[in-house]
Amino acid sequence: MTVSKTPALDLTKTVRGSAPGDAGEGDALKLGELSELLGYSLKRAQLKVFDDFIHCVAPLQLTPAQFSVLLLLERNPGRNQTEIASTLGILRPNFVSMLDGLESRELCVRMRSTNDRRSHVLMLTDKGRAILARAKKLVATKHETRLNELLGPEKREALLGMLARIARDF
Amino acid sequence: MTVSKTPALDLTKTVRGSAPGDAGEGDALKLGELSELLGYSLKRAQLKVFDDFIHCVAPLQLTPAQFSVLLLLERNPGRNQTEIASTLGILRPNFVSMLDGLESRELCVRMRSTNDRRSHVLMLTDKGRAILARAKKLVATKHETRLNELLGPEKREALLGMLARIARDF
DNA sequence: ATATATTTGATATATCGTATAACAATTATC
DNA sequence: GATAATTGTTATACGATATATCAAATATAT
Repeated sequence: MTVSKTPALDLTKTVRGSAPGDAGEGDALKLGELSELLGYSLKRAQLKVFDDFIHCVAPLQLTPAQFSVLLLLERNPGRNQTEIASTLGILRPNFVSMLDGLESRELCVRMRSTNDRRSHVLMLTDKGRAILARAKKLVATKHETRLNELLGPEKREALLGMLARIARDF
Repeated sequence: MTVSKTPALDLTKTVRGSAPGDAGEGDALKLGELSELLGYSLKRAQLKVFDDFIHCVAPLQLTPAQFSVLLLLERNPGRNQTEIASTLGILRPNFVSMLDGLESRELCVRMRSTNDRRSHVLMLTDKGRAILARAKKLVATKHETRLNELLGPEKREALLGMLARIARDF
């Protein structure tokens, strides 16, 4: 209803392949104001970066989320599931199956806390530490290196700062 | 297995609340190298930005994805579903239900093309144009304004450029 | 000390975004 | 004119995300 702008007229090939002086209506679509939408570029960039991350760390079969868990466990040993999950923005129910996966691969362990027997103390295993070390190398040499080649170290750092700023204060 | 690092010892409260000279093991977890991971900050920032977008444009009930479709339809009238979807990185099967939603709200219409009777020519309705105009205003005055307050116009533009660069060339 | 409330990990479940395969109708190619 | 390719669609599956609920354990209040 009320389509306006040349109502009952098919514009497909008629208008598109027509007047060449009409501001170049080539074949590629115009993003227009979409290019100025931060959220749009943000998401597309995030997908690309995650994609590259997964590709770089593929030999270790670690997703970005799993990698972040291992990193956090290494830096904060002895914390419980609630603490780790909430720090990463993961809901506790969803963190259970995630831990199941990591623990079944013997990358980390849950140990009932003696202080509070409700909670599970989380620790990396030696195997987990080893895999994490290898993952860090892959990320550093393959993943982050590519970023530096694209942006340069200073711009890369500036980008990181702004993103952290948004994630924190927005 | 092989947990190492103080094997059979519960570190929960024992170690945590202990030595105050031990480099401040407060209560907050340390992100550590996570702060240097671009993908991590990228995703958290993206979630925040999307969240704010949804909040700002809530009176119009438009998701970021729907907004991007309307924007693209406005700038590129008369295109078919495959073209619009692929430009936005949406798979054609998933775009069907998305269009169903927009069309049922009479924000756009599908018209069988007379040139190629397989394809649907997509057009914004007047109602769709009106909603889009209001959405743009909300995004500009509420959403993007907040970004400018947080980063400043020049840094905001620099950020946008780097993200677009990553989305394109990475 | 006992009753009540809170916390923790877990299960079940629902929703959404995303991915692939397959189909009928139509068009393009050989 | 036979075969291949494209378009929109359906069905379906998987993962990420969200809420409600539960038993066990702990904390709090009376």
